[in-house]
Amino acid sequence: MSTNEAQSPANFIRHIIDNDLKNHKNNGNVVTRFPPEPNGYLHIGHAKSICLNFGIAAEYNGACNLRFDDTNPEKESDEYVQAIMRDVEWLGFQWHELRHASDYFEQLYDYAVQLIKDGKAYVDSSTPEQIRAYRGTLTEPGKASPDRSRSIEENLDLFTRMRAGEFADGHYVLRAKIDMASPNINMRDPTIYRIRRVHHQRTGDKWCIYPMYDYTHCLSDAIEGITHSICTLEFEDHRPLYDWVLDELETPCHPQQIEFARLQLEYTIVSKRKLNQLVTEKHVNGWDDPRMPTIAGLRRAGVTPAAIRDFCERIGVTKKDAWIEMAVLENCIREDLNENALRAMAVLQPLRVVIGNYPDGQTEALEVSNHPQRPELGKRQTPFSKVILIEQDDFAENPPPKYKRLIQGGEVRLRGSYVIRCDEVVKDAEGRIIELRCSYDPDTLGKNPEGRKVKGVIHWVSEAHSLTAEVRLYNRLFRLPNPDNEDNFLTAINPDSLEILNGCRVEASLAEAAPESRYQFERTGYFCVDKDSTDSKMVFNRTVTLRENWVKD
RNA sequence: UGGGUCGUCGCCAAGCGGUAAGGCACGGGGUUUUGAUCUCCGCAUACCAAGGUUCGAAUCCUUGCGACCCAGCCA
Repeated sequence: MSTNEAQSPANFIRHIIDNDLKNHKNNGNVVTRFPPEPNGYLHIGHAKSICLNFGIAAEYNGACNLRFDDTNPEKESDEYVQAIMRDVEWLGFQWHELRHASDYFEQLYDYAVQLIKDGKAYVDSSTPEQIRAYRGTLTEPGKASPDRSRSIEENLDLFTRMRAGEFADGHYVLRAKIDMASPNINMRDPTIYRIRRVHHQRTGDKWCIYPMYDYTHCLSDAIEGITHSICTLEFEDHRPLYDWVLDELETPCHPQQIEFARLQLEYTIVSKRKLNQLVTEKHVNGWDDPRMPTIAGLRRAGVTPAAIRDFCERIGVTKKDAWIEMAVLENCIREDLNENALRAMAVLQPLRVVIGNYPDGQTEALEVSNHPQRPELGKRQTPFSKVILIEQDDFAENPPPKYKRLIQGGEVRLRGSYVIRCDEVVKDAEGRIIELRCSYDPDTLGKNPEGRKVKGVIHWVSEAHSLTAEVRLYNRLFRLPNPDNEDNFLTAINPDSLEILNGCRVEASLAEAAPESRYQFERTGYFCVDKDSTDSKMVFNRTVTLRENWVKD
């Protein structure tokens, strides 16, 4: 990880930990965990949690485990497990230990038996509908299930037989016996085990009963010696249950659950269910589509791990519902890429320029800097010849006010090269501009012309020396800041989220660029070599455009 | 109309009784062979509201108002 990242800013969780340390709580240890369920790919919201948990562990000389919360085999798979590990590592973090909630199934079962023996849990034969009906409502207390008074002996027998597979799926559940009248619905005898004959990606068919999240999570934390169990706000109401389980059982320790507000980023969604829908219904091209807010998508788009970490640091950690503007993320991406991406020239929509007074057949190897602010990054040779290609946008027949690029009869600087003047515009039968006839000033290489100012600088490539490329211009996936506000979030999809440009021409030095290499195409944005790139056709993804501070008309 | 939580600049966010940090965004100046970068300057007499305590309140108290979460055998 980069060493020059500034110390993380203060937040309420650090205050809690500082205070715990001051009071010698947990013997001065700080142990956290990042506990994803392997039912989808990690997204930018997870990145916030990852940076928080791993960041705190690192800062306090503690440890952070990666623990898969794999208690619902119906939705989980090894593909997700692998993807999650890959993404966490790519983000730049190393877990202390790799754990799975399923590692604890046997212990969890024993704890459940203990709860039953203590009269704190019972086997219920109610149907889901009955359980719901008996649960009461937000304003009315619930009622006891007829099975609530079942004897300990019978509960023990039934639970043993649940595990042994004697009953059909859903026939019984194990419930914690807490308080059906609690104002907190989570305390109204929550289900802690259900019967499900589903193959588990790790334990196979060993189990036909699976523990529920609330029961599993706190015990897993305790087993691992977690000191600070950091989760998102929606689990705040579950904390009394978290504490109840640990108070009722003899566990190695009693971790402290701390809740923070999950990330809400404008123009994106971070619901795994909806992300999954985008993939399966093919609104995007897979979990790693560059428009996806997944770690894999951001990576494929060309975003760096450092930019994501920086972003997570800048947005802060609080308990307040906050909406982060996309500009914050984009700023982090640009800041990193501006500093570290090599510069190159690429013409996305080529316009042919013939330089009449340049010698036929001549080629000059012009030396240009790989990074104007960082000479240590070296220089490269860029071939210049009689026929070059410039951006169609960089010539205007009827220029708007303050236009700084090429116009008829006007001059412009070719970046790293000569100043040219446009002498003639060539059009086809339909009146479309197909070529420009220009002349160059041989005395302007590396110096300004005398007696006149050339206001614009444009990029270019030599027609004969450039490579053909496909460039994928990605824009935000949604046209609305909060797609979740819509009845159907799919209606908020931006129809112009991807524009594929073929026939783009990039400078020859890019030929060896490997997938995931990032460049700034000067004056157009940051781009990344896509994994679809081949020797015969390179493919680039636009990560983000350059800022445009000037007022466009 | 039950319970939990939150409310400091357009968006984030420090602040923890001693007189409003910082970032993003925005506006303006300078440098520049990227209209990029860089750089300089500006940007809350004000902290949801109203009372109160205090020499002093964003910070403490009271009462309101507003927002978010919870009734899966999901996590």
